[in-house]
Amino acid sequence: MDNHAIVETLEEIATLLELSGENPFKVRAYANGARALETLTEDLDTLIAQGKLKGHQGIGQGLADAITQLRQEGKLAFLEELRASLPPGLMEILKIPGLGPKKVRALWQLLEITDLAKLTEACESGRVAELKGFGAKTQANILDGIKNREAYGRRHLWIAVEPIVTEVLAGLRALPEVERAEAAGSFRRARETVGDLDFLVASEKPGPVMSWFVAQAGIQEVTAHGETKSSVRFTSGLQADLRVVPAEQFFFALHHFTGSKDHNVQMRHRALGRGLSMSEWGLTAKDPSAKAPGAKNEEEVFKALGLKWIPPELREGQGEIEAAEHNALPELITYEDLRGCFHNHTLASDGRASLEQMTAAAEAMGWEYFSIADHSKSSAYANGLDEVRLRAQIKEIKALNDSKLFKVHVLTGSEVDILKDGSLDYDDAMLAQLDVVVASVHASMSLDEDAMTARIIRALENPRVHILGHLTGRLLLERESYKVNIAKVVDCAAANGKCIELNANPKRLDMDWSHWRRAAEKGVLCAINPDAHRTEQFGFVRTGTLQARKGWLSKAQVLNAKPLKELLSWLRR
DNA sequence: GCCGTTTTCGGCCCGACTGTTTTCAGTCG
Ligand SMILES: Nc1nc2c(ncn2[C@H]2C[C@H](O)[C@@H](COP(=O)(O)OP(=O)(O)OP(=O)(O)O)O2)c(=O)[nH]1
Ligand SMILES: [Mg+2]
Ligand SMILES: [Mg+2]
Ligand SMILES: [Zn+2]
Repeated sequence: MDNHAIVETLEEIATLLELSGENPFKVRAYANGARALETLTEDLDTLIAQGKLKGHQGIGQGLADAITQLRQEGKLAFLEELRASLPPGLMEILKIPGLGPKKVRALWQLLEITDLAKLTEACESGRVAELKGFGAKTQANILDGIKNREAYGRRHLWIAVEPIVTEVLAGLRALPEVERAEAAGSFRRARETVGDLDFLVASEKPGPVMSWFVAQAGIQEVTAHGETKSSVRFTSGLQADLRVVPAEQFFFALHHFTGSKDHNVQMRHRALGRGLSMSEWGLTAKDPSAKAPGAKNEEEVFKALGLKWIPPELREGQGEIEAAEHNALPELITYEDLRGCFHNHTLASDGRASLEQMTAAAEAMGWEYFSIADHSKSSAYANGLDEVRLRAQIKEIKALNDSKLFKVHVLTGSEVDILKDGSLDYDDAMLAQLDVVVASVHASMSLDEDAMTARIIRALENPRVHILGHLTGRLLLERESYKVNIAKVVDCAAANGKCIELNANPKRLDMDWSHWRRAAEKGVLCAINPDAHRTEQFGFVRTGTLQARKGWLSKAQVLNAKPLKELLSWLRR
């Protein structure tokens, strides 16, 4: 089993245990184990061989054994038993909003409901409403949840919700009762996709603020409307939460509502160790005679627990609290640090703008340089360039630079295809004429993990290659990553002094943030590349930079933050 | 099942909201 499959299996075990009424802490141990494994960036086989699996936070002897067995044999005896003891359809029922393990179990045991079809039937015949703890409303909500389960479960691209966030914030801030309003949750942490929008407001009068919120245009349904919290669902299916708190509690609430959940749990654990209890309302001392600290800004929330302020992008519960404790947080890259970018297309392949138009746009971005990387000949679907056309483009770029029409320096290059066997689509003599060589996989994406890893490593070992393009081939919410051992590719990049791309196309955003901390520690450089096919797509690097920040990257670790002179000497070394 | 500058046993984050209930369990965030 590969990593991803093992993560899913551990999650399945957690769910099955939950459904069978197991100790909730044991359930959580499996769920935590899945998270721990998901965030391991080391190669799993290496960890198993070295006996280093146990010892990672959340992985003890039991989980280490289970993971090892899943990796090596692909099955677990107790999981088979667990699966056999529960109808598989319960997993789908559990996904309906409002139905948790207790209710699903009751439906199963009392009404013999084992799948969505039977559940629908029972609701329509009114039998569900008769159960203890259920009622007419619950029954109607279940039917609604079944009908809309696609829409309710969908996530959304960060970039797609950004304009909506801006609009809602502007609306909130325009209300006279609102003292402050911020977006929190996964949006503030800059996750590449968000499950919902989370807004926080400081106000002494929650009533009118929430009334405005639930009456916005485009709202299909109000799913909660309490004293401090409301939830709505827009017709698009996007959901949004609003929490209103008094100004004194704003920064504790902002911290809470920003999350992540794992980060919050770790912070609360830390508070407990210091004799304090932490919630969205602040810190309270367990000893009532002791004074509980307040907070005038977010820095003071962290300070109260002996920590430096942690940028929201890092709050994923992956070591940021430990780093903040030791004053070892990185100085994160900013958009302003960027001096250019690589990997841009023109009319010559599948871009929509000419070389001159792209150059003018790059100049307008205030950049010192940028590089062209049109497709190579095997990508015929994208009008990839053969050697003759590529040589002509090189000449064209030299002429453009010589003309001094623009101040921005145009670098020649290619996004050369990594062919099925790991060879490249141009020979070394051709590649040697280019300033910047980006190598990417565009075809034969269904190789098995070993073959794909070997293929990419072979390409990366070519001394002419500077940057590895969109490493996983994923298209967020559309297409899974192809199978590849990222840890091994990163190690190869480190050993060969290569740069890996952080493709800033909002649907790609790979190599993804979770791998960058380890990669950069090993010395791999990052290129935040727009993969622009139109002039306005240079702007992608802004969100790409947020992902680089999530990956703990600082200016020195980003190739396109280097001044041109340094860049050229790195490219030509 | 995990874990230990309180602990190797006995804890495990903590609060809002709904729908059901007649005082709160379950679910969610
Ligand atoms: N302490 C604590 N905080 C939580 C818990 N669940 C959620 N939160 C906080 C942290 C979250 O970032 C915030 C908003 O919850 P969401 O469910 O919207 O999660 P988030 O926005 O992080 O991810 P999303 O993209 O919406 O799935 O509320 C929890 O179980 N405990
Ligand atoms: Mg959210
Ligand atoms: Mg939310
Ligand atoms: Zn590409």
